Amino acid sequence: MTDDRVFKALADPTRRFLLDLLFTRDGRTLTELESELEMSRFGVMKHLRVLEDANLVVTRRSGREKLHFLNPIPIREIHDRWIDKYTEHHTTALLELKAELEDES
Amino acid sequence: MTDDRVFKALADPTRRFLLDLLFTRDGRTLTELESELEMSRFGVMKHLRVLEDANLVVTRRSGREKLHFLNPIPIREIHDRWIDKYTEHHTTALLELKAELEDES
DNA sequence: ACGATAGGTGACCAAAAGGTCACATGTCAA
DNA sequence: TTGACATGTGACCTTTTGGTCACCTATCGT
Repeated sequence: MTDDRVFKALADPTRRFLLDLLFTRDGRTLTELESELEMSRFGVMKHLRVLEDANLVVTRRSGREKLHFLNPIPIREIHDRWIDKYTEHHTTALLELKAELEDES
Repeated sequence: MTDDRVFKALADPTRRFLLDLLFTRDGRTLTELESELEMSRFGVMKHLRVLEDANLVVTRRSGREKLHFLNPIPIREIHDRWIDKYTEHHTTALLELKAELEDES
């Protein structure tokens, strides 16, 4: 599966936090992102590499700095894959599920 | 984070396949799901447990059988959390990202 | 009652993932 | 041109995860 890297990348809370950081303001460098985390530079670098391989983050070199930008497209694709399918299914399983959930609460 | 289990549950391809199976037709038993996978019953059971802990699957006992139902609500919540944020951000970062991506292709 | 069937638990092992460090390259600025 | 800075790589360790198995409980049909 090609989206396997996207799901694996989203599975780690540190990486989701990095995406949140880049959401508020992207174009940040590794050192700037590192300063927001209680982790060594190498740990942050590994996480950014995973995000980049999943295409959730795109980068651009600027001199000795590497700028990181958020790429929401893979998340959109997840949305299109799962949610649309589920909403199409709305009439069959979801109604049964509602009953299930209401029993629990 | 409360959604950590959801992301971790979605990270495994076998579990995503189980969700796909339950999407096409839910209310299936463990043994029925096991027959669709090249894996022991115990492996499938562990995966279903992870999905159930993440609330992506809800279950109901019926005699000696346990029926499994798909619950799309956590995926909707992911959608609401990420995609809406990104679309709000559409005017700032996304336009820069488009330029980035077009450079690469 | 009893064999077959459906599901559950705990120990256990191998593989993958998270994290750090020593070291190394390239770039800026005085 | 030299020292400080920004990033990169590979080895290495620890923890988590994926998977199997021996064994167990509960339920169905006859």
